[in-house]
Amino acid sequence: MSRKTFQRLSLDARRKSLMEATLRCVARYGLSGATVRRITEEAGVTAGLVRHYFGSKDELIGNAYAYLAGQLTAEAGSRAKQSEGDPVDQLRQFLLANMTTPNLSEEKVSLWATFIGRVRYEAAFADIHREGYREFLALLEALIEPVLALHGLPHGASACRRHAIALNGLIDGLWMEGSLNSGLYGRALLPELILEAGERLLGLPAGSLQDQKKTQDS
Amino acid sequence: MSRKTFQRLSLDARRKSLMEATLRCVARYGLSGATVRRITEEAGVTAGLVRHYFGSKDELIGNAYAYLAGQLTAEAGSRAKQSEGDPVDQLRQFLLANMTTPNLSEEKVSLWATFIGRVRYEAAFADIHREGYREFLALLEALIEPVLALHGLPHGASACRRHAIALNGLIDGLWMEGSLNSGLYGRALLPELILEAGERLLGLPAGSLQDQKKTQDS
DNA sequence: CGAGAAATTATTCAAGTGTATAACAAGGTG
DNA sequence: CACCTTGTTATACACTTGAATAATTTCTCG
Repeated sequence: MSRKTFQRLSLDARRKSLMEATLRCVARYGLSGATVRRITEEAGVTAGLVRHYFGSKDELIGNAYAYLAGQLTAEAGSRAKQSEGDPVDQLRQFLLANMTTPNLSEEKVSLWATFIGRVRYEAAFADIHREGYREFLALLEALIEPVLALHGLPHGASACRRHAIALNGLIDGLWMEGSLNSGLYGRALLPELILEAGERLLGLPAGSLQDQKKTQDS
Repeated sequence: MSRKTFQRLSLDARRKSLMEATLRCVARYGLSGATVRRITEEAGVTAGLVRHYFGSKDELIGNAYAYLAGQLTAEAGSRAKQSEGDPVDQLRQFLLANMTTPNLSEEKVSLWATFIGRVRYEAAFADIHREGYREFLALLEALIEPVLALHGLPHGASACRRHAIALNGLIDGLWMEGSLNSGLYGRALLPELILEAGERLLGLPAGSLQDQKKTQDS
């Protein structure tokens, strides 16, 4: 009747491991089905650790949600920043990042939807969502502005904001439906679709986002 | 120690009442928190009735999801059909229906997201979702085609389909973000935004969807 | 290498879960 | 108005849940 042998992990490593196990469980079993026992089994530890590291299950789940939201914007943002200098290519990379792996993932979409469903009624989730949404929108606005300017289009604050709201809607919608409905149309369609639609939405000359070559001004 | 007095309801009425109570509970408490006891208390009956009318809790929740999905497309579809004859106005009404009450509702968005989050992992939900999505997409395609034709734009099956996918993404995204983020921008913005964005997405002449007057061809 | 602090496990508990079964009462039918 | 079907309530049960507590093991630091 020996006890389970175990290994002490650093605070950050254990917390991360628990949050990731939480996300896997929430995706597979839903918020309800993600019980403390399942989560900790998935992480290879016993249930007591949740209390030790997060105080309560709710706290753990809240942290896991924030962790996911951060991952999503960080991935898209970093891909945009990678192509430095060219504003058009930055916007292109940002859009593409949301229509390809790792962000385009059925598990991530499921998680995201599950949490979004609680935003309205649970204050903790609402805060996390608002923060993430504001960040995403600001990033998108900043990417749009120089592109509009480059093409001689109106690029005042209010115009940029409107475009950002619409484009964000398009991204979210395509991202979600695209991940879930891979049966109805190949998901290879999504990258070209978002570039074409983004172009039209912003009123850019046809091909300016789609064509790989450097921006060709009119 | 008298028993609770009760009233016998018709099969349809009781089923509907139970499904609506289910939706209210799922919205407020999540799929996990929507327990049989809470649902039946909300409906003003006792827990045994779930077994009697639906066999099991899962069955009840599945039916409630299908009921919700039906409501959403029916509302938008019927609003489109109301303005008979003019294809442009039909499309306009369809878009507007998704950006105004009763479809634009935080509760409905929460419900929708909650269910969507389970689609990937629960076969019953997947079937309901796929069916609803296909229906919505087909409806949108049918509305788009004559509008494109009217403006002398390419309106082959594949073009219509691409447009429908993108437009559906935009609708879903705006619908969801718009309902949840009413703090960041007034939701009065959404109707005009969807008309303007829809216009651009389809390549229609500016103002053809937004202006109330009858379609002014170029 | 030994002791003390802290991480981890093991056990326990009360509250709540879905569902099965039995008792009851409402309302149509004769 | 009495009967009988069945919609509805009431009760019971086995099981799971999140959390609290106590017992142990691991690792660090002197």
